[in-house]
Amino acid sequence: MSQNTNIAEARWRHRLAAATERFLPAGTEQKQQRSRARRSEILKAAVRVFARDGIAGARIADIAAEAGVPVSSVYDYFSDKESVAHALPVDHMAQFFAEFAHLAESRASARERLRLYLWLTVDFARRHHEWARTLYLEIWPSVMMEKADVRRSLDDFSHIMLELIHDGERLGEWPVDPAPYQTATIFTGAITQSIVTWLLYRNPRDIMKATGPLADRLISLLSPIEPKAETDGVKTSPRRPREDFKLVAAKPRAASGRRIA
Amino acid sequence: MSQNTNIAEARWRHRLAAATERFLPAGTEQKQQRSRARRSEILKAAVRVFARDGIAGARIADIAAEAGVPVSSVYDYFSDKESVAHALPVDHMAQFFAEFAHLAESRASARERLRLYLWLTVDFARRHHEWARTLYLEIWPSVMMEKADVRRSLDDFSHIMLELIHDGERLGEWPVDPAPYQTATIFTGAITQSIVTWLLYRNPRDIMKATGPLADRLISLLSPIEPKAETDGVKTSPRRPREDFKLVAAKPRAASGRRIA
DNA sequence: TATTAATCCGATGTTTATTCGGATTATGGC
DNA sequence: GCCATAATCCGAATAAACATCGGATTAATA
Repeated sequence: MSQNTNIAEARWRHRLAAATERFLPAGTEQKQQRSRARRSEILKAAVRVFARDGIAGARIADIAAEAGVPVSSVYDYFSDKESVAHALPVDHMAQFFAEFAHLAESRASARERLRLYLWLTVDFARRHHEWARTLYLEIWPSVMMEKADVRRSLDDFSHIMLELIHDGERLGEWPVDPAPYQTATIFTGAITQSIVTWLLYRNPRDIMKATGPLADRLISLLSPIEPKAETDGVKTSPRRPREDFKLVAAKPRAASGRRIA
Repeated sequence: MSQNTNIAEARWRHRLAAATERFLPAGTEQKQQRSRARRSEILKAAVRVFARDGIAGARIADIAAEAGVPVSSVYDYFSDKESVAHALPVDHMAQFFAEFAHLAESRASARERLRLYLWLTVDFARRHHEWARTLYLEIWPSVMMEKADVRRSLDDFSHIMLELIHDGERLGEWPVDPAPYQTATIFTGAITQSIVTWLLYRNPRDIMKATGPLADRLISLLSPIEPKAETDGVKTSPRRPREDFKLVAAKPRAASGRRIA
């Protein structure tokens, strides 16, 4: 049992560690110090401009002006406008995962950790709303997701959610979910929809007040009240029926991708 | 009871009729016949090109070529690329609502109608995947939704869902939902997420096989198994507690919207 | 068939992304 | 502290796409 617990925890912790680390040293190592600062300035400016005008409507000239650098300098750090956009999701994702890893330490049960995960996703979007606007309204879901680098960074989000669900199964906090991908789809979809509605309409005004109940209701899907069929203390079968539903497939098609504008 | 039923049905039917009709004669009346055909050709070409390259990546020249008209003719029908994109969601939405209205006739219960609504949303996206790709991956959710015309057309979708939930309450098929907006958020989010995953990764391969169970599971959220507290045949109170969660707010902010590209 | 309005489209202007090449600044060895 | 070298910076030129204009063509009406 204790052994089982450790294995279960190791899984999501491992995923989380891998995800956190993957985003940090992403070929960003410049030889000189000023470069890192400059790249960071451009990225910060881009978040603001993208949030205001959208990726399509944003002009490199505006980003450069906002960052206080000449236009051509932007091209010293990014190959084109699209790659500036690509850098954004990756940028804050590591921070999100790090925050979760830290806060999850103080949660004793899988239920609390899963609740935290859902809750923190919304809270993080609220606290970084300019970044969230670009991520949720422009990048995910979008054809941009077909770019491998962007996609991997967001797949981690779903995979960690799946591990958290499995975690609770192993700890016996809820029965084995016969359709975990379906569950992850519902969770991810509901949370995303909630964030998007808030980003677009600022509704509900205080989104965090609505997030707790939403998370609780979603998690309640994991503990279906069974029709009284329990025999003594025998757990339901841990066997999982085949489910025709996977979170991601493996073959991204090549986008024609001529111009980016 | 019969009276009650009629009122309940009238509500969603009314919404549906309004939504279906709104999209049809949208200032599209050209004086000459060939114009309607041409506009339609351009729109059809645009769906294909947008689906292939994305709105940002699509070139007016490609759309024009695909439609077999000179570039400048595109501008005789649409003010710019953005307005071509705007015309798309509206274009198929009426057809979707009409299909639902037709099929809903043969469904006797609110549960079946709600289930149909969720199911048909996915099926319609599957059958019109090029259009769906543009709608779900580019327009909704996106900053474009802040354009009033696009937004109204998609708000109808959520409102009809809400009416279908109320319908079941009035017919006594499930208890009064204490948080209907939350429910609509979960439903819409889960269905959308499911469609998006399919559009991006073609996963699950046969999405309709997964859609039935998904719809059933979502609808199960409407009938929480109550803790045995029922006294004889007395229904739960039809009073709805205040919920800090509305589907949409009323003030779209002005987007700076310089260029569209 | 003549008149008028709607529609078509080649040529042109305008905006924006992107590249180029040399000037400027930092780094490390002496 | 000074030089050699590499990294970084940026003004100016190029290229690509959007968008407009105005006359030629076609349809609708009497």
